[in-house]
Amino acid sequence: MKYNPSLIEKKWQKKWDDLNIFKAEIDYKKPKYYVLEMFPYPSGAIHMGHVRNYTLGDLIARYKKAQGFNVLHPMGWDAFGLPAENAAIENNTLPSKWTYSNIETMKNQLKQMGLSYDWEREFATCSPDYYKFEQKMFLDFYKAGIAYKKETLVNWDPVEQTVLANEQVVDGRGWRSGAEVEKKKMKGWFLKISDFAEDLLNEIDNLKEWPDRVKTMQRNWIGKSNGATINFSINNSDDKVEIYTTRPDTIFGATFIAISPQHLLSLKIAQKNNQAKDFVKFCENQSNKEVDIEKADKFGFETGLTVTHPFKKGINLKIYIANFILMDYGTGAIFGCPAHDQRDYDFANKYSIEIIPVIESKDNLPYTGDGLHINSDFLNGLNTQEAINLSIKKLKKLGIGKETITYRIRDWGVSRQRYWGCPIPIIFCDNCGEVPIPEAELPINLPEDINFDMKGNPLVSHPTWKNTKCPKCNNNATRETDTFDTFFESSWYFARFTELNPSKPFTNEAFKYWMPVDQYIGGVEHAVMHLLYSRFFMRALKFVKSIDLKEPFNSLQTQGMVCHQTFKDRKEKWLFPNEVIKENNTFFHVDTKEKVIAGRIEKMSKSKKNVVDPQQIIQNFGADTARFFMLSDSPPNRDMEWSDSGIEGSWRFLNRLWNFINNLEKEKSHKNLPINLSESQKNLLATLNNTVKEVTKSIDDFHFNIAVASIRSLFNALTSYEILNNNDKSVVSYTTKKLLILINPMVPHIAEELWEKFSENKNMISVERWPVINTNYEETNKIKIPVQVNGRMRAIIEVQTNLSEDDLEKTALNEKNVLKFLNGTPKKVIIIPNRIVNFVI
RNA sequence: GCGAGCGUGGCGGAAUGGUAGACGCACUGGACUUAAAAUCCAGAGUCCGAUAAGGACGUGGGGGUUCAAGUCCCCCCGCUCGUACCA
Repeated sequence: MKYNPSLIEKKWQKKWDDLNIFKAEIDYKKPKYYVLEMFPYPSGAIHMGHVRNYTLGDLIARYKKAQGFNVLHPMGWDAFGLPAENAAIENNTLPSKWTYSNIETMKNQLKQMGLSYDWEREFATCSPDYYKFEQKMFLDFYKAGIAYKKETLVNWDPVEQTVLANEQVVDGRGWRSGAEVEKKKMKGWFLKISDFAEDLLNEIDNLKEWPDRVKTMQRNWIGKSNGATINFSINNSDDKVEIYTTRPDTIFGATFIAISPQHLLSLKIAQKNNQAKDFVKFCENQSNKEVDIEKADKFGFETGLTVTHPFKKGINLKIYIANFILMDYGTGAIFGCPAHDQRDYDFANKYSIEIIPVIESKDNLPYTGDGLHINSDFLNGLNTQEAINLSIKKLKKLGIGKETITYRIRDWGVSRQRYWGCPIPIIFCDNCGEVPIPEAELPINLPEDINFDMKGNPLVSHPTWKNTKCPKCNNNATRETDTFDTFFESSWYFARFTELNPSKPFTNEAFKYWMPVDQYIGGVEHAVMHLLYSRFFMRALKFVKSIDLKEPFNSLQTQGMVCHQTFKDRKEKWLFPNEVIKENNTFFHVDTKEKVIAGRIEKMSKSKKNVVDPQQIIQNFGADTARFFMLSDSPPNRDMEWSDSGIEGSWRFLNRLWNFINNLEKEKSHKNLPINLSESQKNLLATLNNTVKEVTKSIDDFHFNIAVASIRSLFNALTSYEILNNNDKSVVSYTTKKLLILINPMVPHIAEELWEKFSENKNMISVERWPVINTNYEETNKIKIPVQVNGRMRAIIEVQTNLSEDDLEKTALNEKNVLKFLNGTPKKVIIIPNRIVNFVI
């Protein structure tokens, strides 16, 4: 009988469904394990990135189940977002219709992969049943003072009359309209993540099972810095300007003051001075992306105002408005010390500002390192830290400065001027101002009768939706038309999965039992924002006494991207991989037979057409082959390259496994291991034991490719084993069954089918227990040890384990090749028992 | 620009500071076949050597620490992710 994946995969998917074996229920008798993969945005169809992510998660879920854990493994849909509105505009449909139809397609595709989800817990975040809870949360935050409104600058498309996301601004123009993007001041809702910055930073140390690189990125994102604020009085004015610096020690090198275009002082100046006004306007209309700001040419506007240097009598510093000073960081104003800061240096050179070195160095300016201070009066001769301390002390004494801690992290702007998101439950009343909607009136649902023909946000142009009565005074009032950032939904969805109750976001019992997520898996692109917002959200919920947990994710693993070679034809048009055929290392177009230009291997993306459709792969090879290749190729945290030959290799392996066991089946029913084992039987069991150890360890370490390699080795040992008698049969049959259990989390359908054929056990393999390491079958007690001369390998000796240093040396000195290179007595002998012998001459 | 990561045969990748290249893919030779595919067996980093023994070189480039460096340190190059309204 031939291996027919489509047949057996459907069969087992149905069985798992019918018996509901992946349903998760609270069971205090078992340790719980919550495995979660980042839920997808329903963009239309699953892609290889999803296949990879969900295969990794499924392996863990099935593995932990086999180890006796009570596993929760849910799936849902991150269903609000911009693409649904774009699709609505392009295809003249509704965002909800488009989204739910995508969900249906993608759910079908996920089902075909044989993933062990508890589908009863599925939800889409765009459903009022989900987002109604967010409205309550937001009101709690609002009442607790964590949510507030403030003015920001947004990208405004004057043609579409709509706010654009950064992504929708291409080279300063709207992506659809092509109109030059303007900046518009708008009020929006913010959450005070900055209040929690210190705790978010400190607790990173306790995230023991997070990758270091993610923790480093979060630390840097929060960006705590110790510095000082200094108040400068403006000459001939009552105004002051407060600056922030991390280097108060360089105060004697200060030669100018720079303030942000959004600084109050800038705005004040702009009111009176048209040139200043133009400059501020010019700065505002620049991109507000961090990359662009940092890379942009530096411009300044000389305000004509000056301040006096606090320690240099009679020295005045000019105040500039500068485009590279961010209002959101520190105080929105700095003193410029060009000798010791790159940006200040560039700025000073451009505007011919004096450059005074105050730290001794042989390097070229600007020098940003440590050193002894010069030209600095009372700071002379001190190093940086000493000078920082003393300068702050002196500033305090003068009453114009103090040490100040600042954070780079900014409050989270959650307002979006969009339709397809969760409505923000606030009402604006002429009499009462902003009024939170009473909880009894929740949820505020999105209207379905909208159209995108009108410009801007359909909630604004909707004829009736925003009109309402004020809950306080009952006068006519209007609703908030902004909706939440979609990070809002993904900041707590993992908690919602623990709960089946439709009337509560989560309950004490279920939340306490299942949370935190034991293993979270997703793309590294979420290393900072999504994960930090989620960590913040837990704290915010704790702050309003909704839950009692700070850290949502105990262990985190991030996966790399799925890549594929790119192809172009002679007209520079991108080609799909299945339009290309390879012959003698040259690529040709399948139809035209023209030569094809093979480009770089890049992340799979629709725009470059270097995509392989998972659906096609599942149809051609089955889900198990796709899963097996995903796991065998690269370690999860690295990028992987999808290759046709790789998938075929996996296909062949599963076929070999299938054929091997089908042939064995004829001679089955050798249940028990023989009491006395032959040498070769012992060896096979030792290999098995070693494989169990290695597979277990590499799954725990998230090195699934090594687990696969190890299983392949065991399979090689199994197929090359010569069966001479019934005892051999028993040992082979025993080993085969263990192999099936080991491979089951990777390729569950074929494992179930072969288990059913081969094992006398009536249970499904999905409920079998993971093999235990049996120390009776340890590997032989002989080991090979390399012998080096001057660190270069010259021989390998095979010796008993734990041989003494003396005996090791003697054995090593019996080697001809060692003696040849030794040529006399060595100066020194380094022996690490069971590891290495090295003669130094 | 800034922050983080990655770089090992023809390819994907293995390797607690201790035998570099496990396990695969592709390739080559052989068996089976009328033939092909599939399957099975064998070989294989590069160069010198005889197809052996053995040796030299070799983990992006340059330098350093060490008895010993893919691994640790410094500098450089290339690529990837993030950069706050894409998700």
